[in-house]
Amino acid sequence: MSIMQSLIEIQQKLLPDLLVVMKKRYLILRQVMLSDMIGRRTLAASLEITERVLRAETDFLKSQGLLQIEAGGMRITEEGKKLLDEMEPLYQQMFGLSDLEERIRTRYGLKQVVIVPGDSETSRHTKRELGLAGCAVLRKHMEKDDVVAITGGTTLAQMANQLTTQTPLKGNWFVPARGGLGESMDYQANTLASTMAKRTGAQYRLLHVPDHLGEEAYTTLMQEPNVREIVDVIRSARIVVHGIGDAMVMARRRRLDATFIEALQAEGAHAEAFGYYFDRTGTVVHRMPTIGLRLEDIMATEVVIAIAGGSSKGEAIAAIMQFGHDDVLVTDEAAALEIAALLDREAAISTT
Amino acid sequence: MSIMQSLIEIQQKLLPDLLVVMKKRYLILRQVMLSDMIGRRTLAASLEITERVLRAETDFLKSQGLLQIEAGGMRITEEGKKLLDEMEPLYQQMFGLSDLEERIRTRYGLKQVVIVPGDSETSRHTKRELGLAGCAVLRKHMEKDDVVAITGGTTLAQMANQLTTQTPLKGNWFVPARGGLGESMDYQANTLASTMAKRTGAQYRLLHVPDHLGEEAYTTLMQEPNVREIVDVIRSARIVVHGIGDAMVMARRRRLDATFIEALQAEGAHAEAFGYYFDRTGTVVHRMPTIGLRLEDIMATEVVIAIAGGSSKGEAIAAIMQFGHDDVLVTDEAAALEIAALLDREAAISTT
DNA sequence: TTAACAGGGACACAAAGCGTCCCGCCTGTT
DNA sequence: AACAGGCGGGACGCTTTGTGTCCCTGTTAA
Repeated sequence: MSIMQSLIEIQQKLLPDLLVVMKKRYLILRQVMLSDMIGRRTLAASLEITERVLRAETDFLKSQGLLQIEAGGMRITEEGKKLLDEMEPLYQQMFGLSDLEERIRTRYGLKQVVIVPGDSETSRHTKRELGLAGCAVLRKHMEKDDVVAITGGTTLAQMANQLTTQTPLKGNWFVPARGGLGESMDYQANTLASTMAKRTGAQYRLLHVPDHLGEEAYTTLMQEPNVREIVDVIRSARIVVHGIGDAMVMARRRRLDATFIEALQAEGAHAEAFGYYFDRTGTVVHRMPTIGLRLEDIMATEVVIAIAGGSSKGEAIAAIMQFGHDDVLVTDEAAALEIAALLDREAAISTT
Repeated sequence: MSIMQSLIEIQQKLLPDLLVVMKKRYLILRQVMLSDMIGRRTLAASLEITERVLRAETDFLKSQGLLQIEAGGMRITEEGKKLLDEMEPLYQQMFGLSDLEERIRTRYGLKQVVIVPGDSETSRHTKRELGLAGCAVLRKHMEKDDVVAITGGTTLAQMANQLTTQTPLKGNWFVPARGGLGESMDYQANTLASTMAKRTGAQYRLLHVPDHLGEEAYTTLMQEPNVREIVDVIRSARIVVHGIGDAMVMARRRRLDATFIEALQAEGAHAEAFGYYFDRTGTVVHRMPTIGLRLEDIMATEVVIAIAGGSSKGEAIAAIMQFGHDDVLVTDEAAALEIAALLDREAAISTT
């Protein structure tokens, strides 16, 4: 990695607040240049900041000799132009990801998007960072006595194995979002719920039933008081953390039978999340009774956090975001770029 | 110049206190690491900052996962260690100069030291930067209706030719600190005073008399009302900006006669500033009546700004700083390193 | 000539920053 | 087992800074 990359990364760790200011000033300067000559109020409106804070910034930029203020408005100085030129190639490195975050966030109406640099499919380090970012987001949302429902998967596992806390979360509960899914033990929701709980000093409950059930088995099991009890806890979760998978990959991993997979494919299943299959538009293509979290529970959940990365996951993530009930997306650069490409295509279509 | 230097320069244009904050946080983190585990108050004392601001910083560093806070105090996290490691090789490049500034500042009891990177003897660009830095310092100190006395020399000339202002300084006066010194016209104090005044929309007065005079000529001239008048203005200067020269070089440039130069050499003259010659310890080795600013005027001046650079000037600068009546020193890296070497020698001697 | 819009001044109010002290708790020592 | 010292965190009063919102006067272009 280049020296400069690492300097920027250090700065992002050590002074993220200042970089925000820097971006603001850069954008103001840029806008002034593009506008040739512009007044304070007009500029404030176009940048969507109030007159007063813009004024503070332009006063500053003036004092730095980057723009000059005349009777007819302000314009950029030679020095300011030079700075913009020099900074342009650096902009992407410094703020590229945060721009991407903002773009994805607004498109899908999310509360927050976090993008870690890299591709978690090809880099173990990125995968780890993805997990850490997920932990940070979860920690931020957890409150006293919360119930957190989580799904399985490698990304969630990565997260579980790195989750830490400063103070033990005695009153919190971790529960699996759904039952057993025939996956490897390490990535089972049950396993991860217990791992997370142990690592944070929280409590956990397990759901010892298979996820996909016939109608009859479903009703029978639901009458079991101890099953019923844990299911009620799960469905009351205030926070859900889930991974996102490619529909076909997930179906195969779960060893669903061939006819079912074919049916899914025929229906255009594209993405999988919390046990449901979605097509490109975010519509559920197949629903079945489940002991665990149902769609209606997800919709009612206060905080839904999606975490998934890797360039091949881009489309699947976009599909789930279309579904529209997530609040936070944690992903990596590779997937985010894929998503952005999809947005570009959307935009191209809508203008033709 | 390295890529990184230029990035930092850009950033500093947009965010002048970026490095200050960065350094502060770096030093806190570093101190925490060195102390293994340390409490807030102890740390605040050792870093010489108040408890409250340290607390704000440690809260921040904690939120960034760079240090953790426990009952027994705080300690650095793995991530924090990693950041320190990554940052260490960059430290010199980022803060080397400001450390140097601080060292020189405290040694000579100055209010401010500014060091520009490079060597102004070998690089025109550095010389230009030196001038610009001088301009910035002067601008900062200028107030309404100030009288600014300046000397001659190439460095001052560089400064004069770059001095700019945002708003015309109508009430300010630029005056030469001393009379004509037989130098080239371009570097005469008179010339520079008028240049500065013209460039900033200020006023100026000139002193059309030779600097070195016999007793008789001195008394005669001082009785001339128009001379007397401008001399009074000069001696009332609130700000003095002066260069610093090597004693022998200056003496030759001024075409002083050989016996006088020999006398100076015998007395150990080492440095020259505002027309006086100083030995290594900052003692004036030769004084003569002058029409312009006298030593006692300098001592009484509110703001005395010295500006000089180049590795060969190091010792001369140190000598003038020993004199002890400067408030601000503007120099370059080459000279500063020479000065630092002298300080090292001082320290070595005082410990033996 | 006028209408629109420019920058700068002003001001009240909110928010942030800061120094300082205290308290209950943990820890290491006696 | 008791204790003392030092810890983090809470609190509070004060100052400084930031901010939204006007208004005023000058410039400009229609």
